[in-house]
Amino acid sequence: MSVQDGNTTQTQDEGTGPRYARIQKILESRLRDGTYPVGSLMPTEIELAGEFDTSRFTVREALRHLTETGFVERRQGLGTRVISTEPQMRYSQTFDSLQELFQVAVETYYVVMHTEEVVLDKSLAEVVGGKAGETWTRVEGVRWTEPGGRPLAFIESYVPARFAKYVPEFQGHQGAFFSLLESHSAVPIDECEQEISAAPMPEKAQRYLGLAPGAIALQLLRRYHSSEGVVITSCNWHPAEQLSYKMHIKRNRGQA
Amino acid sequence: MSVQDGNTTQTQDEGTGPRYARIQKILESRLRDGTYPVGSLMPTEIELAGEFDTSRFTVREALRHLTETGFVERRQGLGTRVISTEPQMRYSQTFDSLQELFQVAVETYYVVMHTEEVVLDKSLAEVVGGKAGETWTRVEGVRWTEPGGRPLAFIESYVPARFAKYVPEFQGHQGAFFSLLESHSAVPIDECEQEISAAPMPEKAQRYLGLAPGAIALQLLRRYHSSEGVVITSCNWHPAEQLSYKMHIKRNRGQA
DNA sequence: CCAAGCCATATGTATGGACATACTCATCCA
DNA sequence: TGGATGAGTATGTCCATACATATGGCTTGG
Repeated sequence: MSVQDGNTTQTQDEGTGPRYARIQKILESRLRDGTYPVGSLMPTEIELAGEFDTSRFTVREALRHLTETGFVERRQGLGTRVISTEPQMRYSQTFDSLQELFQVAVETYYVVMHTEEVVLDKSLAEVVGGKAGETWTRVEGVRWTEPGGRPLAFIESYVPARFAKYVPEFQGHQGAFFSLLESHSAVPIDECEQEISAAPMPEKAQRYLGLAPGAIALQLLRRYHSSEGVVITSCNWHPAEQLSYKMHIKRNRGQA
Repeated sequence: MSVQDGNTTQTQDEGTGPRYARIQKILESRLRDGTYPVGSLMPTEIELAGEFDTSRFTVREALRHLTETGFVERRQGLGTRVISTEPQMRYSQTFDSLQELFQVAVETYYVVMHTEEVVLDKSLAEVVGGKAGETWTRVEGVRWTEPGGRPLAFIESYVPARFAKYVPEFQGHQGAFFSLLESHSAVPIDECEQEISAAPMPEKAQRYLGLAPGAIALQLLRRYHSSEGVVITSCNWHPAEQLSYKMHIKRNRGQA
């Protein structure tokens, strides 16, 4: 592929496409085969420009692409450090909002059935993302298509003490609670975990949703995090025949 | 924010950070408020360089970021066309492989219990991603932790005719079928749909997995696509108490 | 021995310039 | 009237240069 002549690697007369792309490919091969080991510093921009007999601009273009694909990180004053022998992003699923991600219909209506304070034991702390001994507010209720419409789900929400004062706003709220609480918070929700499982529908939920005994639920447990900790954890119980969770994943371009 | 003086917008003495970032923010505001309507061409690089009294390089850096965030697309000879008033990527979940996405343990063992050809009716065609009247191969079996270990799931796979000849390789296969079929295909799997739901475990599956009557399943229906169409569709029935599906989503940087 | 300051180094930002390539539109010819 | 060609335009590639800023290591002083 590349012709090593002394310390100069020729790229001008080989292959097609822009020169920076050709240099990028050569460097990527070296990263993959361990010539530049993970954790080490690559040759400097100036050194590479000398090796490839090209301008620093061209080398920087090649390195920028390697940075974007996750092979290296670059620090002013330090150099270009290898962080992986493989590109970091292969498949992705992207969303404009968490509402879209969670396939939440925004025009719904929430009825609070019961509110209480709970002291977390070890196992509940693990579920909600708090610490044992902490006091959280537990809110249970039913989300409806609209006032007087059909019940959609039985929901148990767990709210940490710092947001407890906003719980009265849940009643009648249209849309997702996490965005309600986010609007009261100085920092945005920047991370979320969801866990999907199948389970028998709890008896209380069967009664609230008007289901026959033995009903099955698709359970969606979600923890919403900001940099200040968990904002809210909610456990949604959906009747099995009324909800399925759909995902559509694409492979990234540029990894052909 | 910006001071319009004739046709020159000053950025040198305002705010902090690199100049290209400041220009990017100004341009982003204009995109969001419709100054540059979707579908239209923005001012040229040279025009913007004139307006901001800066070099073409600096303008290009600002435009590159706008391109990466999805506001515009740039074509040589044509210009910079507005494609959205909003950034295109807000939340994402990324994976290095589909195996990671689907939380598939690779050291599992598949036993084929039954294979048959089926002619798709309308409703089955919709499920598997084929066309009514087409003949597909249906393979049912059980995936085990290891030979002689525990059963993990009952799996129904539907394979289009062009891959039917590879079905005999399913028996005893460790790992995912889609990667087996991908290795026989000229083009990669580049897209996948998954649908998660809760349902009663089918009777045959209950028997294969040694479950008591009335068992509940988490059902995972997956369609794998390449540019040449569906590669395989598989329907996995997991005992509810043995599997939950976990997701971890982060908000993109740069959209603070 | 530890902390602070200085210096060398490497990437980040930015300018000005030149040429290549892709794209569209207008004009001309069959 | 339709197709082909050429000219004008705008982004893509690449160069040389200069200065700014971040980083780490070494030296000096307390």
